[in-house]
Amino acid sequence: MLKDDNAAAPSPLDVNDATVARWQAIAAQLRADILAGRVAPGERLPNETALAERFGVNRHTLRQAVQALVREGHLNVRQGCGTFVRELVLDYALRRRTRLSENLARTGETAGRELLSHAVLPAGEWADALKLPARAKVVVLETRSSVRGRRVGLSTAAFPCPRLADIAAPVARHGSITRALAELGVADYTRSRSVVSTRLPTQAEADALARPMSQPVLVVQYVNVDRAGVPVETGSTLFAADAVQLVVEPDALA
Amino acid sequence: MLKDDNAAAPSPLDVNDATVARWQAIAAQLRADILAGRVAPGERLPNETALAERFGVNRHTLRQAVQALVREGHLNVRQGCGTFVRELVLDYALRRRTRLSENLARTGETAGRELLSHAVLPAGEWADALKLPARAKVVVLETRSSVRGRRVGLSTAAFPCPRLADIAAPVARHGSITRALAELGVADYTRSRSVVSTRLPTQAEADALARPMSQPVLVVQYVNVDRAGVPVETGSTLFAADAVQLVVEPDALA
DNA sequence: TTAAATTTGTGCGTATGTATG
DNA sequence: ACATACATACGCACAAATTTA
Repeated sequence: MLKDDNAAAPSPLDVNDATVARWQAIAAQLRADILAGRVAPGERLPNETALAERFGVNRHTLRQAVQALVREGHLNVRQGCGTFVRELVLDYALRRRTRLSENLARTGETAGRELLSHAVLPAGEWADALKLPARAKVVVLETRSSVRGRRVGLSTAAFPCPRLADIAAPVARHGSITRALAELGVADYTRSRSVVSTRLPTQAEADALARPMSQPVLVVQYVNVDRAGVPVETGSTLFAADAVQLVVEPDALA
Repeated sequence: MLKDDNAAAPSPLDVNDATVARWQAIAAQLRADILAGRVAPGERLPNETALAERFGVNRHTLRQAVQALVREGHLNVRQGCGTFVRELVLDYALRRRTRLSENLARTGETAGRELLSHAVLPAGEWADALKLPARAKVVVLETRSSVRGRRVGLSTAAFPCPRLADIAAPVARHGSITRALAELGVADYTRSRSVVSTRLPTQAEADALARPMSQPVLVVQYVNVDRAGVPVETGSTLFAADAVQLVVEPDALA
């Protein structure tokens, strides 16, 4: 094993851990940098020679790490041009049946939904959209959606309380609103309205999305209703604008 | 029931109507004041304590009303700073028939469209959307839309050249794309696709919209097709996000 | 249009460590 | 102990693609 002359490396990962191959450690570090947003999507990495030198390995070794990340979908390599952090542009279709998982399935991606917090609160600002009396109760969930390990969405969703009081658990279990609603008897639901705006995120929001505060987010405020037209969910989702764009097309005739 | 000591209020709504929550009645009155221009856009409201006293309610009740208006986009609240009337909120509906003028007519506003520049260029980046060969020609118009004297939108639109080569003049004359197209034989057209994203504007764009560079804009890339499904226009519109929000609802069944 | 510079892709040879039989 | 096979790693050289001047 070579002497470590690369002790100043900023990553917490040890590039010279003997239990894994060096190219694997390098891949892990580059992957962590990408997922944490330390290198921006679309950004070009230093060339292979420079990267190999920085990690203190031969260019072949570095290339193995890069190839692994290409296979994982994190990097794009163009001969003669450079190595780029792959842009993650999800086309999020706003239509009657708006589902995160369906939107991603179309692109061959898989989504994860993480429950950050839940609480029971007075309907307050959500009462109108849910057609509830102002002092009814709602369950409010904060969730974060990730694709390919990248945080892409941050949602605050409110559900009417007597009917869907127990939604937090199934959401946490399935990582899916659709499946959680199905478990509580809402077999199907449709998007009745979406309102799109944009603004700069707060510090907390930027942190939660692993994005800089200077990058604007898309804000989608929405209402979902069941087959009978009764509101079952309202809320707003913040989308990282470098990862998601919204697509609006006329619904296919059913 | 409290005696109404606020009889001078111009609103027709009774703040003490028992059929709705008090905060809803207060929200309705504030909304009416804003829509009627009795409080100017950008103006700061009295602080919450003063407002609560004026309506004869607890500050918590008043805050519910304010929150509702924030959610509707009529107010902006900045902690430690005050509550402000939002500059202008246009609900711009994205649907099959997407027309600037129709969108504004719904809100009682009237739009103006200003032709900033026009040129004949190779189809290039617009070729795909217009289904043209790459070296066909297109007419590219830069236009600016204003409402109530406020600049709200900045568009770059491309039209296929043999068919719509002379579109610049009627656009300048009518201040309307719809009427210009009609004059050239395109009696009707529909929006086949809209893609929504956001970013910070360039200096030139910010200047053209009379907005600071720090305020993000909504970017809508679109394709319009005639009744036969042939593309007649593609382009992108930048909306000042403090003035416009996009609304997506299922099209009414025709 | 051409040419130079930059960057990734590929091939060869060599060497080391590990698992297998 | 030895031979074999495989994965890993280093060094050099040149080919191919792309960008830039």
